[in-house]
Amino acid sequence: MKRGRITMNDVAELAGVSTMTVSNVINDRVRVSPEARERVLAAIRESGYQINAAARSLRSGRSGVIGLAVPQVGNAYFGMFAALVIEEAQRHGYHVAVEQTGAVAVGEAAAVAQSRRLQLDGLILSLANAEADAPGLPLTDQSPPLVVLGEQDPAGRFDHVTVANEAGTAAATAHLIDQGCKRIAVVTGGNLDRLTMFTRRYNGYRTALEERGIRPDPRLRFVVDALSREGARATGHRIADSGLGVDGVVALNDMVAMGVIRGLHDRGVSVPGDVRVIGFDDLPESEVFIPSLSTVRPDHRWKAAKAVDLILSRIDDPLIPPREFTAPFEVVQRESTA
Amino acid sequence: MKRGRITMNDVAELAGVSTMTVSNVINDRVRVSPEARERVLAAIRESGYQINAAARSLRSGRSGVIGLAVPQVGNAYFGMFAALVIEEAQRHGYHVAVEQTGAVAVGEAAAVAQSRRLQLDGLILSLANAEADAPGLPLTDQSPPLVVLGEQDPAGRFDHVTVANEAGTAAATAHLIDQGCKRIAVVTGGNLDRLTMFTRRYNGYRTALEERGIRPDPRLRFVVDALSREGARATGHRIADSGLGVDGVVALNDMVAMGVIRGLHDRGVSVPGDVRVIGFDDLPESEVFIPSLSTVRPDHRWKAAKAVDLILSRIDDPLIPPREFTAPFEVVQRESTA
DNA sequence: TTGTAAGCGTTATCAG
DNA sequence: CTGATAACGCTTACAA
Repeated sequence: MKRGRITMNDVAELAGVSTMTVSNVINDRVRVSPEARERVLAAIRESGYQINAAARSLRSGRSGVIGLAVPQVGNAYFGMFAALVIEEAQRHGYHVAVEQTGAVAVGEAAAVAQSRRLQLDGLILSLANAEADAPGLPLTDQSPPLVVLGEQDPAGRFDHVTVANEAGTAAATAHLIDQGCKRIAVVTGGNLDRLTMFTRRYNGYRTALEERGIRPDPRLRFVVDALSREGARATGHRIADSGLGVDGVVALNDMVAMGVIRGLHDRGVSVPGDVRVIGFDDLPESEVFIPSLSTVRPDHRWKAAKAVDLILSRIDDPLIPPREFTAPFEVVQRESTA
Repeated sequence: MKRGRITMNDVAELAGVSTMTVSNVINDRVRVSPEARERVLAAIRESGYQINAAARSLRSGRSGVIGLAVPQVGNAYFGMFAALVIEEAQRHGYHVAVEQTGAVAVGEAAAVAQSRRLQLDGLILSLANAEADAPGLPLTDQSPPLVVLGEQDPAGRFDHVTVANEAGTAAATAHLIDQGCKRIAVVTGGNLDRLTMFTRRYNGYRTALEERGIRPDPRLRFVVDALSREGARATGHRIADSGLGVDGVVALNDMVAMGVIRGLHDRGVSVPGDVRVIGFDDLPESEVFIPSLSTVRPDHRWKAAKAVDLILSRIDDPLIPPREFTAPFEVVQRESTA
């Protein structure tokens, strides 16, 4: 066994062929004679050769890696989604580099810059910052193809995959009305000035109420301070203590819904007995939660697969005009709205 | 604005210096005169130059990226842990590439091979396969420094960070005994033949019972089939239906504990009224679960920081002998064992 | 302090 | 079908 790094040259020497033949075998590029191919493969096995990704990437301009930038992999939703993207990319022979943006504009910009530095072949970027004065993304003609997830693609300049935020939340709200709820609160996130996921879901709630002839009561809009389980729990307390006679809650997502249920529980308010609650996302834990959580379930795998497909097709042809897709969803009824 | 990729050469030309001066400014290597430095920085800003990571990595042999290989980023525990590692690495100027092993030996081997291909500067590998005939890792003298997490470092050849699986589970079991439980079941994972996390935690349970003079009853050992929430829920059903008079459950982790509680709930068994349940990990969701989950909380951030420190110190000096660390833990009492 | 020259390991190109 | 040659963009080593 040779000491030091084993290169393609070493393999070539071992196999008694030229470096290019080794390269051709590895990349299955041009036709190589069966004998030569066999000798090369044997030499690779024998030497334990591994291709050097840096050299390949430098020369070819391609890395075989696509980036996925999400706010937080520790968040159940994004962790699950990342796993799906990794699977889908793998199916096409690509690796995935996961970045965290922290849901702030500078993080999102950094992910774009990083994608260029690392020679990523594409970037799936989950946009989530709610900053009013967020600067644009630092895109150049060197940036790899971009697929945007989330609500913040105002200009429609990129491929875009989203979920039916308005329709989904409207369906969730309608479901509560069908269950007999009269005083339906909504729990949303911060800033509703910009077109964020929060805004869209809030709009879906309003739309559903209005369609049923219910006048939205602004006092029934609760804003969760910190977008965390504990923040949502505190919101549950505020709902229980509000004296507004709330008998239904539309939560902006499952994590918040569970926090709210917990907060209500802390105050002796039972779900679904006293208040019915519905979420959005259908996290893995939602089915096991007590009470199991009714929710809007977007087809997460569809979304992941579509994002990967869009990236790959744009790698093939960077000039196709931007496309937009919305993942299908269904309302899942469980105990929390029984 | 120049078309095509902007290289260090372009920046040098723009600044009226040599390429090396640009490189020296970027890497803050040798002393550069203030004027030259300023001109270079201006040229970088003006041109939007981004260093090419592939070229740097090819030449220097370093990528500035460390790998983190975990079974599944969609798993709440590993998602949370990945977020911590990314933060800690960032603090030291490193990026993190996340790989998934699927908790199988081939996946773990692939992560090691990949770390070499990608020129990663180090690899944090969470070993979790329970396969009896798992082959060794494909390590060569080209492999980057390795830090192993989990229980499966039989030879003690690598830096190793673990949690106090035995002591933690023993403390959890002792806590149930202190709460008055007499018939304490344990819910563990598959294969107990090898020294896995499952085995260690199971041993901690036995140790605690024996220390308190309780003879372990083999019928009280429940194996969760699929290591999933649904598998754990089914195990809850089996416990409720067993007729063994179980009044306490030590679950191998929080995800399983919550599934078991849900399964007991399905059968009308109340927690903690009829059965007390304790988990392991202290997931973010455990505090909001109803009932809130008592658990063993290892110091996850400590573990992440230690893993990163070990990698970095070994990058500095590959020759230091393997070191082993165990994260501190505490038992957190909540409603599920009240 | 700055610049010149060489080469890291791979692949595109083109000649055999 | 195979091989020689020249880059890809950067940093190491050394010279000025």
